[in-house]
Amino acid sequence: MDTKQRILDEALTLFSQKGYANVYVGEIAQKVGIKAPSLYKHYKSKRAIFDAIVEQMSESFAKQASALNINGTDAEVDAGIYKTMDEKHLIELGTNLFLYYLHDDYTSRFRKMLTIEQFADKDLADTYMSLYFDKPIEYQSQLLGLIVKQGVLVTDDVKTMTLHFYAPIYQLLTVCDRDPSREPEALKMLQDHIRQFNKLYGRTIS
Amino acid sequence: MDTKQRILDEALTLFSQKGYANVYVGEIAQKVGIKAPSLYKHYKSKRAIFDAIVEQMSESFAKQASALNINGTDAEVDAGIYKTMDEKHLIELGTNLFLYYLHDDYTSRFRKMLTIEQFADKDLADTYMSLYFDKPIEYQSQLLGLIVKQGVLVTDDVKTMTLHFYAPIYQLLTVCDRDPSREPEALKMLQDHIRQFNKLYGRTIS
DNA sequence: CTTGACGGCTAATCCGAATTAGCCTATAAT
DNA sequence: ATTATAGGCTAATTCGGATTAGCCGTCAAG
Repeated sequence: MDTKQRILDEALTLFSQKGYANVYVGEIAQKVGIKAPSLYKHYKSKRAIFDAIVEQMSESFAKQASALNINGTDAEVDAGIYKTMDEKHLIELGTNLFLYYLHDDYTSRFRKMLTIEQFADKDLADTYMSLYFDKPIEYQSQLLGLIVKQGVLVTDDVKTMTLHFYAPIYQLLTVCDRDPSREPEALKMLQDHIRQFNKLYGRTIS
Repeated sequence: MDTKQRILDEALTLFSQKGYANVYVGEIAQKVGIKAPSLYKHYKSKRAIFDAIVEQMSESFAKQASALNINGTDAEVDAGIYKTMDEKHLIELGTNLFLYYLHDDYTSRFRKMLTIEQFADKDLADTYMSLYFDKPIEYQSQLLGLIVKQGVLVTDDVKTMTLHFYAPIYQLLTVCDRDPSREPEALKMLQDHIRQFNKLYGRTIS
């Protein structure tokens, strides 16, 4: 990774831990292994570093999203998968999703940074909501909708069902973001959540 | 309200909008109607203002909590209320809770401030989680537990059920915090949520 | 081989925001 | 009546952190 990229990387780490205003450019430089003024050979200001992070992340998310949309069509083909979706599979799916979001270096640092900075900047707030509320709800709604079509889960309100699935997962995620030592507890709660979700919406009930 | 208190009040407003680091003492002073140096007749530093806010809020929450605990016992007496708890009542209860949290001046500003500042300070993170995760879950768990005892709702896992009730509400709250214009949409989703929650856990199903 | 861009460094500079100094008025207590 | 205190003001002061200036070595292209 070249210096220019490493600056973004270290800066993202620091911003996510302490917030933009509490990070000194000298600190970023030190982590990269250079002196503060040298940063300016790569970015014209501290703010430019922040903006570059946001832009790069947005690109990366957009790429991911369009990849998902491409699969969106053959998701219908893949829907067969969900015909056999039992509780164990559902838990596995949810846990993996959760752990990915929690531990994936980029997404987790970016999420924390946005959490801190969103209130300073309306654009960031919009980005935050899109990434962590609207898009996930929409995507998972599609997915769960398929499973409902398969008759594995039953509801007449897929959107609310999706909220029921996603909101607890996201909340547990924020718990771990704030206090990583609570991860085991959160994982336990996550699994209980999915188990109960499955029971509540499962074919057998209604 | 005397000047000393007004400083806390205006500072809280500003901190909740822009975050501690982005607020200048002169700004606080201006809102109060005095000049920046005069602030120092009341608090010895900017940080001291912040700390005073946190302390006062913590006290206020503690008071509220102990009041709830006192009622905790006669909650069992009041449990009769929940025998007749139907969907309409449940929605009303949830909506009121939601609107209170959303609009109550102090709690909403404080919540936003904590959201921003929690990562800079472990103590704040703990405060945040206690106030917006552990305590609400615990309290609502008690409440829902009573309703389960009455046989109005049915589950063998009250804690997860509480998460199912609370997490969506909290998530919708954060949506409105970030973008007040989405309040109507959020209220609609809130009501759908409670309706569906009631259907899922209601006596009639199992 | 020499030149220019790249990326690093040290030593200023700049600047803004927190804080302090020191003064003034009003009011309340002795 | 005097005086102390509270609480306000203007004018410094301080200070730390972002940024700029200007220098230097390296290395690839001509």
